[in-house]
Amino acid sequence: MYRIGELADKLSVSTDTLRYYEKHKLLAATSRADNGYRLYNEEALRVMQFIIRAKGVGFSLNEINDLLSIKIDKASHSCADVKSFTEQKLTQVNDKIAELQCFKGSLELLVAACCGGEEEATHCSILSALENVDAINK
Amino acid sequence: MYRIGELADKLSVSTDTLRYYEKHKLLAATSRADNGYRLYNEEALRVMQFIIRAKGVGFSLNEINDLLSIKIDKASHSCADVKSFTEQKLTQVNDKIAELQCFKGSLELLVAACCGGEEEATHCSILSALENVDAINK
DNA sequence: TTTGACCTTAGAGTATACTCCAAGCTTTAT
DNA sequence: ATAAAGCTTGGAGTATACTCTAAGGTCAAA
Repeated sequence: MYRIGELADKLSVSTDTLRYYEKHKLLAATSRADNGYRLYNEEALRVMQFIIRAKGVGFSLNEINDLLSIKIDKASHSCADVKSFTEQKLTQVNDKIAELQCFKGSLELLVAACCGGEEEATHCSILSALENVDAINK
Repeated sequence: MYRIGELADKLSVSTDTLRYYEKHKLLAATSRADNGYRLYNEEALRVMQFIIRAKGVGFSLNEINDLLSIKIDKASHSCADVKSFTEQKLTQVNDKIAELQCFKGSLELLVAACCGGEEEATHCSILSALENVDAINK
């Protein structure tokens, strides 16, 4: 059994993070010692590792909560459910990439059009573009 | 002169957004009517348009605040300053894209490896991967 | 024993960008 | 005149994922 600091160290997370996850129903302590300290068993360690891996591929904590619900009761869910869930996440990620690519394109145009010299920003093409409609929205 | 609702309608933003921007020093009302109502002139409209355009290329409100400081006092800043600022933003965007591409890669692997059938999630390769180290981090 | 590390709780704070609530005054249209 | 829309303020809430604060109990090492 681990105390909270021990588990936190083992996983390179903070004790506050563990308490936060407990508050948000992601991971409960396995039990409490007589003095009120949280105690976590090996299964709790494995759940935390699951959470960390899921975060590592981009799932939010809320999404991870959903995945944990599936994990706990695999018999009630299908492979299709999990795949669909993951595909939705993938779509979100793709959408966000697309948005950022759009920003990137605009920013690159701005940067490319700017002389970047030491003269006053009075005639800065980037500022001008943000001030007027033409240079960006086209 | 516009009242807050008129400016908000003209720009398709909410009155709350305008008050929020005032509170955060992005845009002050030009003046106040005798009844305390905010009044905005054409310059305020142009500043809001600047803000909206800057948001449209990915700058955060804090970053836009910095750009507005430059805009107000162009003589104290160079084209190089603005270009550098924009390049930094571009770098952030690129970094975020890279992170998301990494997530995308992992998620695609997960999705590709999953049979997606109606059988119970008991043997779901996605869940297994999140439960174990091997399938993702390789 | 003393001190410092460890742990508890409740709640507030941070960052970001809004949005909502409550109470009350003003303006507009019927 | 009345009702509804418009506006004010202060402050709290939402979403997301932590992090910090304050007060106080527990444990381990010197």
